[in-house]
Amino acid sequence: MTAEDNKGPARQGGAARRRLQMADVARLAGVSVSTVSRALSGSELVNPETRERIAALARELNYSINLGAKNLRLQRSHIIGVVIPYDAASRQHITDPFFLSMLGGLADAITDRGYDMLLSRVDAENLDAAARLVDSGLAVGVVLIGQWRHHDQLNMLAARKLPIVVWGAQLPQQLYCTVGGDNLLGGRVATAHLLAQGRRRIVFLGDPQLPEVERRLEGYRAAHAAAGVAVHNELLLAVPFEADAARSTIGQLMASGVAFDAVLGCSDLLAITAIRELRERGTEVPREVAVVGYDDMPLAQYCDPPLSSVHQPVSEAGVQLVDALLALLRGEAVPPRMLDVELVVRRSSSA
Amino acid sequence: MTAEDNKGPARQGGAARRRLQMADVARLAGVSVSTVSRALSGSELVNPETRERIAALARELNYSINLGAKNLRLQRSHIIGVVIPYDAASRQHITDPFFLSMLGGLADAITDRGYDMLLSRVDAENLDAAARLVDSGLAVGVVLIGQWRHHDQLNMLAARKLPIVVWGAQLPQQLYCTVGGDNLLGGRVATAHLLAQGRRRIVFLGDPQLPEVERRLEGYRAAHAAAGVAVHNELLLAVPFEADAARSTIGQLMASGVAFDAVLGCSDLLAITAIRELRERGTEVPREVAVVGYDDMPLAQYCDPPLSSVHQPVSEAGVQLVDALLALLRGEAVPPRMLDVELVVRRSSSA
DNA sequence: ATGAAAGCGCTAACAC
DNA sequence: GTGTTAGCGCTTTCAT
Repeated sequence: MTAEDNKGPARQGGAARRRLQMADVARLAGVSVSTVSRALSGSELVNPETRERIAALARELNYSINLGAKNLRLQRSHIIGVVIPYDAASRQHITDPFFLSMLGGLADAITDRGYDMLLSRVDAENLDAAARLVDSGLAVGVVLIGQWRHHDQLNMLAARKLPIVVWGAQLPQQLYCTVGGDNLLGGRVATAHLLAQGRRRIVFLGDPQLPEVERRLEGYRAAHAAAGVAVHNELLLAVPFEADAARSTIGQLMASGVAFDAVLGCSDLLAITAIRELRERGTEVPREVAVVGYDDMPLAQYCDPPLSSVHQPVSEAGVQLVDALLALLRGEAVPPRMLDVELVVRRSSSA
Repeated sequence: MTAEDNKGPARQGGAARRRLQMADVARLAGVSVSTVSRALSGSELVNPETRERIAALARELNYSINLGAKNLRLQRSHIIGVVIPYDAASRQHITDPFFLSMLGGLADAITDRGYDMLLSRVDAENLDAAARLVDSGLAVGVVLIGQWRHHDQLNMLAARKLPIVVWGAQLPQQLYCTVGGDNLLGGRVATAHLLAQGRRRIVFLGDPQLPEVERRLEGYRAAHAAAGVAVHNELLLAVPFEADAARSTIGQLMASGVAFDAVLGCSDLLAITAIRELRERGTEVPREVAVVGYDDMPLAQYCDPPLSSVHQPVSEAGVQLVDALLALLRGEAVPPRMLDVELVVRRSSSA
């Protein structure tokens, strides 16, 4: 091992070894760096034998190409940024299992396509930070999970030509590309199912200020209309995606004496919380109140009673989000995509 | 806007705009690139007025420094790799909520320290891929979640001086740094609690081939010993962290007529699955069988009955893992760290 | 206080 | 088929 010179900026602290570079491999192989470069990228230009010899040497040395240098030269990176906005006030954790699941799906999809995934939490009020990922050349584009109320900000980012795809609902005059579940359908089938069970006073649990929830509420109304059943506004409960809020809201509703015989929660967490609160107050699920959740996380089938829920295709979502982004990067016009959802009926809503 | 030359390699496809660079800012500000560089890094060398003027200009132009170039020059990156090994055979999703939660904690900790987080799924049988992240200069170090049975492989990576920190149990002759919950303690307090409730035949649900589970089992034994209660080997059920496996294993146990009055599951998922299976077969929880889980995920408190569980400090874990890695990078010797766990008693295990 | 120039590790013309 | 060379966009001596 020749460890000749050691000029250049300060090296990384203790645990790090001098990083091998292409020149080292070239020297050891007795060829030039260009040949190594070509060999390692599988170029046809280099003699097959030489290529194999170099590849073997590189492997043996545990050499891997410096991606920073490569990307700088090539003017591109292979990193996709995944951004989950957080509420700066509470600085709270990513807590909803749905987001977390999504992450899993995205990680797989991104890896499969030969990219790496950079996960970034950014202040929801300052989504410009997402643009930084791209402006700095770190990532080629951004997948944003959590449309929330940031439609306008997202539009501004898209206007700046930031390659971005958002998980969420399609909105009028939207400049950015969305991929999302069919919320109208989801809300409708869940509600129709409850109506078909003879339920007539169905609580809707979710904040319709959020575009996705708003669509689900529309589905809820549509199902009522189709069945000729009136919607009761006092059953529309605008709670955020938080267990505590759901709990106290349901509690208040019960205390206030408003009657209801079903609950449609806009997430499994909301639905499960509702079930718990109902039981705590002596109400039987599903006999007295049927409950349907949304997202169909794995836990839905393992809770008690197993929770009926509108299944969102998380893996598929990951794939679609990534593919949409890559298409965007190729300069294609990418229309919003809507993914099929499906009601999975379990015991929480059926006799 | 002068858009002078456009030489150099192919530019990114359609959606991308020509990326602004320091030279542009310099030209617009009427100074040299060195001055811009200095101004943007807050150097004292540059005139405060100039500095502010340049900063304002950069902000206005939405300019951000090209991190690839910067890092290449500086010989370091600000990315921490987070690796979750997957089983190549099943190619399965990250499914356990605990892992996912951990991701949230890590994302926060990494962001707080001014790093970015690169999430990477690698084949569990080929953890060398984790080393690539560092060898390629992409990441400065790796946090690996999922020690599984890969102790030897991890040791090899550490022997290669890869800066790596692993979430898991401390093992003899371990070359790599671990951060983990106090599994011995967790197993002990959970078991002691059940014994204190008068339970005498406690099922242990978890695969002791995994180091963490093995420690928990030791705790289980220790608690028994301390209480002078015999351990029954037929109650030690080596199931992996999968709901289906747990379900069928519990089912078989019940079918086989082996008596038991409590279950200690090594994850909340396992415990919840057990509860469900028990109820399905007409056994009351907690009256006939008390159940305690592990991890204390948010869902534990919202399932029915609320699940007693050994709480793992997920946020704290993220912080400790990252801090350990950074210490490693500074060349410090970092001893394994063990985090306190705490039993949270809920209705699933108390009358 | 500011500028000129070298070079981080790589790829791709362009020579041979 | 292989080597030489010129940058990719930055930071940082070194000069002024």
